[in-house]
Amino acid sequence: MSKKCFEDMQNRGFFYQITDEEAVVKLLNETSTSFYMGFDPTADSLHVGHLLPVMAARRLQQFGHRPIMLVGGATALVGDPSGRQEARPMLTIETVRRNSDAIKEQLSRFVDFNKTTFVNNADWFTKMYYLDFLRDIGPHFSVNKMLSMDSVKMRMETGISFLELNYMILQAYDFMYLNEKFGCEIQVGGQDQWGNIVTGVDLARRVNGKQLFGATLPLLMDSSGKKFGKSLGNAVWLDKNRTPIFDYYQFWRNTDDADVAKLLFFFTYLPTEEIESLTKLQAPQINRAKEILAFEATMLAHGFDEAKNAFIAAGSKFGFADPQNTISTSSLIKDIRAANSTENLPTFEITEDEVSSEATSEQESSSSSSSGKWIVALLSESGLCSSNGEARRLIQGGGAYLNNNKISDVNYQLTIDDFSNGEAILKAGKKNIKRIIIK
RNA sequence: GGUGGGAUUGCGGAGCGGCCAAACGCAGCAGACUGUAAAUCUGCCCUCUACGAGUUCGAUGGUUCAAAUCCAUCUCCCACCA
Repeated sequence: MSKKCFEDMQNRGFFYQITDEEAVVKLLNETSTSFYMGFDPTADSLHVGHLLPVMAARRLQQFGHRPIMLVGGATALVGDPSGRQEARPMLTIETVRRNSDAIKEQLSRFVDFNKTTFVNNADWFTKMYYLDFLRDIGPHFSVNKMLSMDSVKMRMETGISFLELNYMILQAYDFMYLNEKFGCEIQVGGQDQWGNIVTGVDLARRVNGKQLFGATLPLLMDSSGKKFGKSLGNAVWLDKNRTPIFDYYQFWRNTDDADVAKLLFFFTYLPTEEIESLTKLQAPQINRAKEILAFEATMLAHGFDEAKNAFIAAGSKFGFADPQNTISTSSLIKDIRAANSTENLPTFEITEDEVSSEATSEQESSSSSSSGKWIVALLSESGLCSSNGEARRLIQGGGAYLNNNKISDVNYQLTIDDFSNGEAILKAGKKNIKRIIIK
């Protein structure tokens, strides 16, 4: 790391707002400090929308600062009103506890575990006495001021409950507490966290006379102005059970040309110069930049082997952007030989008697059609379509393929004859693939 | 507290007794064109073992052969007046 920490992160686009730039620059460039960011366990997995703060944490850690990763086991029970039109659904204590463990596990894959402090704010808030907290902390908050904050103002029309109004107080307390206990000096969060962060800075100054700092990260949007991180209308999760690794890779691989540079800066640590030259590539060669982005992002979340598998599987299906390795890169992707293989495509298993042409519908199965597996059912069961109706429409619209042949008959029954070497390839559109194998 | 206006399929927004599963735009999906991109054009877009059937238009009851459309009550919003 030859470059200065602040400049590096600034160049990559990480900072949106900073409380006291001069002081923060000094802290980041000249000292080794500790910073915190919080994740509320509202689900049992993070999704790519959470990834930017995670990347910031990684980067800061690489520059020698100590991350304090906070899981909001207490705050998730309250629900952050920031940037929301409506109150979040209330989660049960049990759910939050389970989610907390899962989130912590995921976070620990992204940072250097041994040089990170993990905390859960449930650990201190659940022991708190209400009256003590009210008397110690309450006097430092002006309701007038709280009501004037954007996050609250936005909710004056639709309504905000006392519960939610307390969220920022809890978060502010967290910051102060982490400072007292671990010497945490900087809080980093998403753009919508600005108000909460500043509130914490104020609190620490009033109570302890301590000067703390905050930085927010930009809100990621794709070039068409939509919120980043959705694919097929669903969030892209880091948990491979929610989002298969192949799909995760494909999410990155299908980035708009216009967004590649930005995403490479955020989600890979290739040197600035390399990113600049990669994204200057013309015409189809820009696809190499997308492969690198997808590979790096997948490697980060799921490890080298899985990233390699996804790369090979996707490349086998759609072609490799640079099979001869002519474009220079420092990414480990350069060591992988681009060779075709169907092995790592997302797979769906069916049993032998579902497709056996003799034995199936012995007696009662009233469907007069021949035996085998109804193609519409297979499309929906394998997850390629969300309902039979959708599968039916897909076929009628000419978007379904079996072994690369367009399926034209809605009533088609899949039989053993459709398999070669025990596998059949089913596609919904060009990009969504399942390899069907017999168990 | 008073008076008006409104709640329609993911969002926005038509419809105001039968021709309404409901115009149109956006988002989404698929096809063509491409570079697994963007833009453009075309089709689909409530559910279902589907040339048919079943559930929708804030909620509940009612009037009609027939209601998203009319009436009553309720819930929630918005506007103006106090």
